[in-house]
Amino acid sequence: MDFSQDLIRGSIVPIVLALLEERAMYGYEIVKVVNARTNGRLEWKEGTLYPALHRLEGDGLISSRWADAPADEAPGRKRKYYAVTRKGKAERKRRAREWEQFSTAVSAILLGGA
Amino acid sequence: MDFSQDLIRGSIVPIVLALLEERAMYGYEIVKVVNARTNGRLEWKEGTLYPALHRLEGDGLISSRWADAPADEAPGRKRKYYAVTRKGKAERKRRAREWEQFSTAVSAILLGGA
DNA sequence: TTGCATACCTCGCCAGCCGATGTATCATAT
DNA sequence: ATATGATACATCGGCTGGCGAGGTATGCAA
Repeated sequence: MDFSQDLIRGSIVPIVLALLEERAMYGYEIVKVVNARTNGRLEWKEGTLYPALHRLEGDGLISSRWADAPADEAPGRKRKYYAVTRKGKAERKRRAREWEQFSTAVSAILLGGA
Repeated sequence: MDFSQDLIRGSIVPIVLALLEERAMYGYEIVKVVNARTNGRLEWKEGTLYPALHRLEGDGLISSRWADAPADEAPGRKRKYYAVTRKGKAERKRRAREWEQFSTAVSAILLGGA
């Protein structure tokens, strides 16, 4: 849906943390889930997500674990599953609050509010 | 309130267009108005706004006009007033819609939605 | 065996925020 | 007189980070 990429920035981290707090996921899956959950309004690219995941892991907000894909899904494939750390959970809360504040402030101006 | 700068990005253009469609304003004023209107939740910097204004003017979305400040406000001062062009008004509508779509999509994930 | 989906990854380009810094004017306080 | 601070404009360089393009490897279907 072609949002200006600048809008995309800033939303990546909070979204990844929120999804991973629901359940552990692997990178490729995250891309698909985000695109599906937003009905294609957000179109994440792998070139965006993977570096972001590595940054988050480097910051200790998420952790990774290699595992085999379930036999009934994709037998023989290796996947790198990410989960949120304790530190990441705190950050996620902070970011969600931040988003709420921010989107409220912007909407107030944009959607005709004093 | 210290939003990650990435969040700030992308909101600058639509906000400037929205404010200038209300009435013509000068740069310094825009900074103050945004900060006031959002109760300090957004803290715009001049180093951010002025280049943005120049970009917008370069893109033909806004136009500028030097004028003296009213005598009862700041006598003897020059101000550069900006107004939205016709092209800018169209872009503003597009951006407002974009923001609505985007914030809906992000909120759906962040604030516990399927 | 060609193609496509899955699944991971890196690299370089470039857009743009912001701290720092600079200019000039005017009002106020010392 | 002089310093301070608000007003009002501006630029510059550092750094961050999205994304297009490209790469590797596997499994499955046509």
